[in-house]
Amino acid sequence: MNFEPAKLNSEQLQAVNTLAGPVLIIAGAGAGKTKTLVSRIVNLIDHGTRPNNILGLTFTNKAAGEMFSRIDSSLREKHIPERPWLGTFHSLGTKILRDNGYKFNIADRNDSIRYIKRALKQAGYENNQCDPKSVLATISRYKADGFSLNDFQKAFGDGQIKGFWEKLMSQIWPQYEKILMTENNLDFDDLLLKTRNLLSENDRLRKKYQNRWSHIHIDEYQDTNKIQYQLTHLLTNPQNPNICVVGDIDQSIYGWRGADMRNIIQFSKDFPETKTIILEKNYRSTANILYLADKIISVNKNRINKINKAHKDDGEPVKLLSAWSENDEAEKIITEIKKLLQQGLDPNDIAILYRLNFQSRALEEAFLKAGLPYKVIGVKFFQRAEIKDLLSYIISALDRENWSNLKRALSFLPEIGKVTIAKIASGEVEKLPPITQNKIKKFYNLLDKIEKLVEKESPKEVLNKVFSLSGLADKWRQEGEEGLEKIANIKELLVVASKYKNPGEEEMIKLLDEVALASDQDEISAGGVRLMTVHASKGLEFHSVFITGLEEGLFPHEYPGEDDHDPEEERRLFYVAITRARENLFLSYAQSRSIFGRQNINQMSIFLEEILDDLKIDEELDQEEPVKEYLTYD
DNA sequence: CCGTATTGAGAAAAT
DNA sequence: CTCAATACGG
Ligand SMILES: Nc1ncnc2c1ncn2[C@@H]1O[C@H](COP(=O)(O)OP(=O)(O)OP(=O)(O)O)[C@@H](O)[C@H]1O
Repeated sequence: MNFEPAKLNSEQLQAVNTLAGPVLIIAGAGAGKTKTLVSRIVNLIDHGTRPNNILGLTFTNKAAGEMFSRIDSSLREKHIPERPWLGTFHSLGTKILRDNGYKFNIADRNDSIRYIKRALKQAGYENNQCDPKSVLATISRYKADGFSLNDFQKAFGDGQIKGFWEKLMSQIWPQYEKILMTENNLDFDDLLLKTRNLLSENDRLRKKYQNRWSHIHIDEYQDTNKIQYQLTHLLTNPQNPNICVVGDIDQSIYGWRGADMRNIIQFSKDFPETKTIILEKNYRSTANILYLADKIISVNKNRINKINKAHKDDGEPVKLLSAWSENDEAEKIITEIKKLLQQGLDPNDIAILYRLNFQSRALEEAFLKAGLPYKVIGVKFFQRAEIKDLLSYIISALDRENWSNLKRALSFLPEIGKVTIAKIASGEVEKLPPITQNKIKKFYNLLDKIEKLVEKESPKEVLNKVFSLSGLADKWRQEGEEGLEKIANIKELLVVASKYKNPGEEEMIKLLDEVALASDQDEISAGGVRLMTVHASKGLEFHSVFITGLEEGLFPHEYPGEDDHDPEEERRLFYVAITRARENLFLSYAQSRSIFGRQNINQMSIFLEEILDDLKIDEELDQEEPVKEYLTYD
């Protein structure tokens, strides 16, 4: 992509050339919001703003990385050494806390779930009596809404607690926080909450950061939640608010995580000087694709109508693939992909989107069977057991009180299990048999050695050496197929680690933070057609896109129970999915789909029903038959 | 302590 | 069906 101002249209240029004050950029999908944001940052620097004073917040670290590389290449040409700081709110929180002396490890979702399970057990709840995922989601939601445990306890003090959930929360949340504390962990939400507390309580520090980042940019502002909103306002200098946010309320798809599109709707009230710029020309998708996108999103009531005019021609018709089953669906998709590849299309420029992660399975099987390259995005690569196994040695070496990681590493020693580890933790090593004591001593010698290695060598070298020193390399080498996959994944980790060049604990912690905060594995190795959820596709674009599983109950997805959700969000999600495509769009559904090994019969999605007349049906692809006759399945 | 068998509950999007 | 948690025996 090219970011020369000459290539921008006049509205985009207006945004790029508004160098001071609050700026709000609004546009439908594919109108060049992100491109405009990048150009604006470069333009600010061209006009004398120091890169050091520029902050850019994005939705994923991958998006930040892409933005960074575009800005980087522009600055490189101009021989400017400084760089703006780009990242997610979470990585910003991590940075601010670390810069101010906080020492912690980041608990990822799996860690949090484990802690919740432990807390439930400690509070005397039987297994399966309540779902740990829901408990964590509730706590997380409170935190996203800006409530710390303290705030919660103030609001629900003695006598205030009524329902089952509130009672449960009042027992489990404090316990969960206690566990986080003893493990020296912050969870994802804490990274924002603690930063907010720090900045709101400490005037000097707040002013320092307002000064440091005098020019703030936020992408995907429609999907910010309350705590992010609060952070935005703490970081912005109220006397001189140079803040530029971009977004599209039709693409607000994280309401379930506390995102609130009122943040963007009220931006110009929050900052009365706001200059609002609306981009109406779409450069990404063909007119056919945009026509459908508009037809779908227009049904929503809670929105502000806007123009999204195609710059491209009509292009190919949008095609419907109807299938008997999920396997049939996958095969039909493979057939279409083969055609596209024959035309010379880059497989990396094709995406298959689905509503729920489990749908990737049937697709993967079809890809394997067909021998076509593919890549599932969003399988939490860095949360794999083998990655955590290796890192547990490093974390243990750097923090000898970190018992969850010590346990993990210790349990690789033969004949050492739960009971022995509990004795070590309670300082009763002398009571163990001499052979065991010896093993433990060796283990701690290894940790000492790792600690020294960290000081002397780059993270990558350290990881590589620990891989063999720990015995994990040998162990997995003997485990056949599965072991080899683990080893391959460790190699991928080493690739990521290699971008940290310097020895030392600080550099190692940066790597550990990245591993905890990384959103997906996209940057690791290339390789084939992209399979991902619609949520994960936010902000991306592909030449050809398949949207799968368009069945009632699945997309739009219905989940029993939930009452406070926004009924229009599923439609926005479908709108996001459609607008990922530049040239070709395929929509598919299966009449039957197995769930828990059971066949379920499904109706076609309401979304498909609404646009059937505009689609080209699969078997008819090569003929010009009228579409209608074909529409009588049931 | 550890490997294996059994059971039973589970599949919602993700920084 | 799949995977995590438990039970059991060597
Ligand atoms: N003025 C322009 N001329 C030509 N192409 C453009 C122009 N502006 C943007 N584009 C192209 O349009 C596509 C969409 O741009 P971009 O990703 O910035 O849009 P966006 O509004 O951020 O989309 P989304 O809302 O989906 O995140 C990109 O391929 C970009 O290069």
